[in-house]
This record gives sequence, C-alpha cells and structure tokens, in this order.
Amino acid sequence: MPELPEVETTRLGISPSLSGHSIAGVVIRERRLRWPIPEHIEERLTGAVVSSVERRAKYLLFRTARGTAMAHLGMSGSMRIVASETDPTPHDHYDIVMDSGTALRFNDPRRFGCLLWTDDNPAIHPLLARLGPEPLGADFNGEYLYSTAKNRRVTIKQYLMNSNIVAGVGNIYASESLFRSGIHPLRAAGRISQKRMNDLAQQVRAVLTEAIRLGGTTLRDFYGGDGKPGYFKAELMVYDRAGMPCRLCGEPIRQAVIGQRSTYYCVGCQR
DNA sequence: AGTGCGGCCTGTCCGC
DNA sequence: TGCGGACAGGCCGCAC
Repeated sequence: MPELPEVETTRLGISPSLSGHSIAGVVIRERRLRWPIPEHIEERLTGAVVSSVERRAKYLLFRTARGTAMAHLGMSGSMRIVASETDPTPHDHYDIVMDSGTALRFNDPRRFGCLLWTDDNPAIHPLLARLGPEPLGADFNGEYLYSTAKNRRVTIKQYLMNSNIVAGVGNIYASESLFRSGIHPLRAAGRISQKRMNDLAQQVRAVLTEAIRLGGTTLRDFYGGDGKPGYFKAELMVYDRAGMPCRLCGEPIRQAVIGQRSTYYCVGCQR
C-alpha cells in the first residue's frame, strides 16, 4: 500500500499527537511482523518523550533521548490516532499509548510492516545505512541519476525502485514519473541521456510532491493519520489504468510485469 | 557488484 | 455458493 507520499501523509497526521509528548506505555498484540517486535521495546519506549517523528525512505522514526523506534508500514500497514480505550479491530498489532490519553495504533493485515528499536543513530542502522538519497532532497537530481546509471543494464523502472539508488520511489510513482518524462519503463538505465535523466528526476519530485499535497493515493484502503483517504488517485495517468485510453494521446495503456511488479505505460507517449 | 527471484502474509476478486 | 489461483501500494536475503 504505502509509498513515500502515503508514509509522509501518515507522518504529518500522527506527528502532532506524538511530538513533545511522553509515552505512557506500549500495547503489543502481535509481535510477529516482518521481524519480531523486540522484547525490550516496551521498556525502552515507556516513559520516553518523543522528540520528533521523522521519515527516512518509507521508514518512520520516532526519536527519543534514549534511542529511536523505527516503523515500516509494509504493503498493507496503516497508522491512526485513537483514544487509548478504543476497542482494537483485527490486525491492530500494536499501540503506542501517549500520556495525553490518545494512542498511535498500527494495523497491518499482511504483517509485512515492522517495529524496531535502535540505541544508535538510525542512519547507521543496517536497514537505513545503504539507502540512496531522498528523492525530495537536494542530492537527488538528473546528474546523480545519469552518473550512477552508467553501464547499468537494468530497466529504468527497476532502477528507480532500487532503494539503494533513490529511497522511497515505489510502484505507483515509478510508473507515473516515467510516463511524465516520456521514458519507456523497459529502457536500460544506462542508455538514457543526461537531459532525459534531468527531466526524470524533476518528474519524480513533482509527482511525489503533488501526491503528498493531495494526501497520497488511495487505491483501496489507505487512510492518512487523520482518517481521510488520499486524493491523488484522480491524478494518476497510467497506474491501474490498463486498457483505458491514455489521457494525453488516447492510446490504450499497457500493463506489463517488470521485475515481478505490475507496470503501466503508454507506447504512444513513452520511448 | 549487479541482477533475478523466492518468500514473508492476508484479503479480495475472478473464473470455473 | 464454494474453491483454487492470481494478484496487491514493499523489500530483504540469497544464489548466481
């Protein structure tokens, strides 16, 4: 489910209820997520003050003076703020209960998400250490894409989704940014000009920024921390539009599997 | 080192 | 109506 804009929407929605507040306790109903929730996380978090809620790639970082909790939403995870006494529903795997009486509640049917703890700087955690630049950060641009893609034979679609190259571009926004820059998703990454890479980097930024502004993309079941769906679905040019006419040229949108992921593109607009 | 794929899970939808 | 199979917004960890 959640890509970078959905994670950012979640962060913006939950941060006011956490930042600057003290954690009263942690309720864990299911430890078996992608990795087991560490046994010691309750004692680390209880009594700690959340100094900030940050995001790196698609990880949410709950920073405290003692260390940092690292959460990922996986494919089907979502977070919301509830009154702490609210009855849990199926797949509500953990709550971080604040002393204000509200709680951050994590729901994840597929359990691909995670909740981990690190005493150290999260930037050196094995899951984060090798991530590429943030796509909305200053280090991500056409020159970076062009120079790192030299001699790479993987398709540009897979390249964009490689988090060691750029962190947080998922399946929806990879298809969308390639459409916007007119690049065919099967093109080899190393065979794209600097000029086209400049455009691609700009379109990645643009599509992510617009999606964040609209609260992300709700295809089925994504709701932000405020309970509202994302409205970017209406802006999608190719994703989930197989067989429908291209919104620019009318050509039917094609769907193909690239690197085991569904990919959508227009043969009229993308070369 | 770069690339390709299996696997982790549940829910939903589609064809028979 | 039931059942099997494919598929879903992520991504690690392994084999080659």
